[in-house]
Amino acid sequence: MSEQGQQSVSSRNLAGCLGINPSQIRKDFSYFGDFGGTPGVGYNIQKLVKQINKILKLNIVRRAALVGVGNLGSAIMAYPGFGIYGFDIAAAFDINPKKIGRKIENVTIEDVSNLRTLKKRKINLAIITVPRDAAQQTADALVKAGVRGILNFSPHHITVPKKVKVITIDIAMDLARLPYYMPAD
Amino acid sequence: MSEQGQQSVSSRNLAGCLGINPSQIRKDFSYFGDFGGTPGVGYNIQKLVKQINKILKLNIVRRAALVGVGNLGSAIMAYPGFGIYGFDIAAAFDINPKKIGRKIENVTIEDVSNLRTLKKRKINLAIITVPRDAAQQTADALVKAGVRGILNFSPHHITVPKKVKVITIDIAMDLARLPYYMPAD
DNA sequence: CTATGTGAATTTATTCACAGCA
DNA sequence: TGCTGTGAATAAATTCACATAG
Repeated sequence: MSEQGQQSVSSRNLAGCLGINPSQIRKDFSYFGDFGGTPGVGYNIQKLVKQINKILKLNIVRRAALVGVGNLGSAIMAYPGFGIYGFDIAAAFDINPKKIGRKIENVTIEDVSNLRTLKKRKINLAIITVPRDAAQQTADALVKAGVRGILNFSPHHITVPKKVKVITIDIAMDLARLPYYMPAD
Repeated sequence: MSEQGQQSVSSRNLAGCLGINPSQIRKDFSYFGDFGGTPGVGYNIQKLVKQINKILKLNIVRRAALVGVGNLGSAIMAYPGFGIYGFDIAAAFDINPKKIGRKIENVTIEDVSNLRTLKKRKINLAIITVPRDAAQQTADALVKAGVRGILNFSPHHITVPKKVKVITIDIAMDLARLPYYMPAD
């Protein structure tokens, strides 16, 4: 909406986009403080975007590392969607000697042994796209390197200290949720 | 656990894996009927897997189509994780004439105009990995072709008739959830 | 009029607590 | 003893309803 130059939006409007109740929107906003909505009009979109970015701490550029430059990893490196949230995939790592030194999306692939340099480089976010069996040890190395947030794409539960936040995306499991809503055939 | 030949598992055990309360497990199971747990022992893992697959309707092979054979699409085609839930990515479509006819993971890439053949081919699941701007029209074509479930990877809200179930995965937005849990630096 | 912001009411989810079974 | 299965109790999320503001 912001990109389309829209000025304001009501809770009913937003709720419609999400398929939820308008008071849910207003209540959620109220938990975080004053969103400065105008009765009879709605919320100023510019202000809304700023406020939400601030709440989610997306108002600074974050440098992220990606580990595992396979098919999925390459796809993510090339994904254009990260920019709008202020992410910059600034480093890539792999264990395969053939890949090391090659460039992908202007980032040179490094050996995983270099992971420990992340702290110095002020990179504290990571994306794991390694095979299932390597997931936990990759996470361990990342935590040791000072990483505080991990987006995990391997279909494996990862154990980390509780100061570190992990979000796991299991693509196959997401697909597996669909049949439940579908008739048998 | 099943693959590791484990015989049984308790609700406490399962809850530990998920970081939730054991009674949550038991309560959830009870909503779906008798899971035949043995007091003092736990649940038989074989039985559990079967029961859950049945509830989620994962007990038959499902044929899925993928639309948009770019970086992400190719990665998903090559992803080994779908098999265990009984998915078979049986068709791939793209709009780029250069890609059409080429093979990827033993599947020949077809022109998107062929989407309407899906019904005949008994494919009623689809994965959308097209650019943002093409997402809605792709969804429309899929619905017209009889698809009943869509896994949408484009960062765009998709509108479909309510008989069709859509699950959207916005990778950038998932990553965007991490900073909230992290100190500013 | 239209839409916000929020207490109160309602609904839903989670946890407790314990009888009963292997 | 150790765990299931489930009503009862509690906690959390959602929705209602309305006073109030542009």
